[in-house]
Amino acid sequence: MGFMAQSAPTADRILTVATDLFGRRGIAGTSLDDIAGTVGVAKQTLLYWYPSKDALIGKVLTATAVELLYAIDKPVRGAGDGFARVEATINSVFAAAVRRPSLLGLVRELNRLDTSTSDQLLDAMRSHIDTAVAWLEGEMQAGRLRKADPRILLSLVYATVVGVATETEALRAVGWEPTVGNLRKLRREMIEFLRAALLP
Amino acid sequence: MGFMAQSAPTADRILTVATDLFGRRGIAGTSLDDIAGTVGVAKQTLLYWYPSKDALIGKVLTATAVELLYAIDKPVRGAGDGFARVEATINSVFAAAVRRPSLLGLVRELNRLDTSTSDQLLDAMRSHIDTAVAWLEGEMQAGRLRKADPRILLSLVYATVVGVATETEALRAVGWEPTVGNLRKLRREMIEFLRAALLP
DNA sequence: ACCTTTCTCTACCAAATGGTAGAGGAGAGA
DNA sequence: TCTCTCCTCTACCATTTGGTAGAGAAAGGT
Repeated sequence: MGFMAQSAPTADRILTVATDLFGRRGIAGTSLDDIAGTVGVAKQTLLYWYPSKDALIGKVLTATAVELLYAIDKPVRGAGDGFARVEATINSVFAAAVRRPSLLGLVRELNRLDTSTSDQLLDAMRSHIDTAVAWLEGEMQAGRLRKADPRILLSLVYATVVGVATETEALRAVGWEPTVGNLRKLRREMIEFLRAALLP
Repeated sequence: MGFMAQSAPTADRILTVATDLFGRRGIAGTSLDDIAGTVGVAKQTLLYWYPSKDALIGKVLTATAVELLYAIDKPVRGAGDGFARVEATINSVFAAAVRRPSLLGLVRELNRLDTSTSDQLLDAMRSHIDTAVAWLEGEMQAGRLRKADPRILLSLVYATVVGVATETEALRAVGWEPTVGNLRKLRREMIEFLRAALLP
């Protein structure tokens, strides 16, 4: 009786594969045939669930935003003050990135999209960003974080975390290899890097 | 009499436009027609100078690598010890990124390319990277930089600089706007961020 | 004047791409 | 059994894309 909750297994599999391929090869570099072929289904089946590539892109982007916001929100409510809270958040995002490498890769695609599409997503994040900025400002006042422009600082931390999580080529260039041990070490070094950058 | 120095004006204009479009919209998202149209020339003219898209991509990548390595090498030879040298290098790269935003955007594309293509470029950079790592190690020993894994540290600094220079959407998200004054402020904040992260 | 080289163009082409039309199977309700 | 809805498929289409073939303008050497 109508009002289906949009969670048919086929649609979900398509969404997962599309997120993965979009994040790895880029949106423009991924065709509907690629996606359908990987899922193991005819292209028309894909177009049945998502009436156009744009519709699929939209769904992938919002689903990704939801998943990432969830990964960010949870630790933010928990942990304590100062850098401890930042650390918990970064660990959570990093864990999400390791679990699904394409997630953050997809975030990168925002720069390629026309502004109207990304504006929509930005609106959804605006309140979260403002909350984070206000919190940073408070912690700086309290002397628990280094004084700086909180908005730019947020962008810098973002660039560092997302950058190091997505730019596998940069890590490969310095001889780093993606083993479990190296991944742990990478996270530890990143945390130390940011701790030094953020503490007063 | 043969052996031409490959610097015909048409070929150069094509190379410039291709670098720009590849960096902004991605390689897969840029067609030969797009490039030819922007240059104001027929597609076949483009295919005369670069016999295939792959050839053009190769030329764009090596030209970009050369330009960036030049921007990095110059200050590295000059400035003094410790963070001063890092700062000079970052400023030079940042200046290059402001002058031609597509340059670093293109570096991002390496993650989308097949490894064989990027291996070629990595070979060209290997010696530079090793030099930088050795220098970092020495400065850490001398107590002028914070002790850490020099290779991972290099990746972290790279991710921060390239990330903040290319992710205009992230900056837009926090309300930052690309004016001359804001650009200067961004650079200042980034230097402070990295200074805090790198000093002992 | 003639030939050769250099460069840009118009005219095509085959493959890939996003998308349409509609057939057909499988199950549920009557 | 009949039918209706849900789902996946084959067949087809127009456009775009990377690439080929070759004509023709311009210029220099002889």
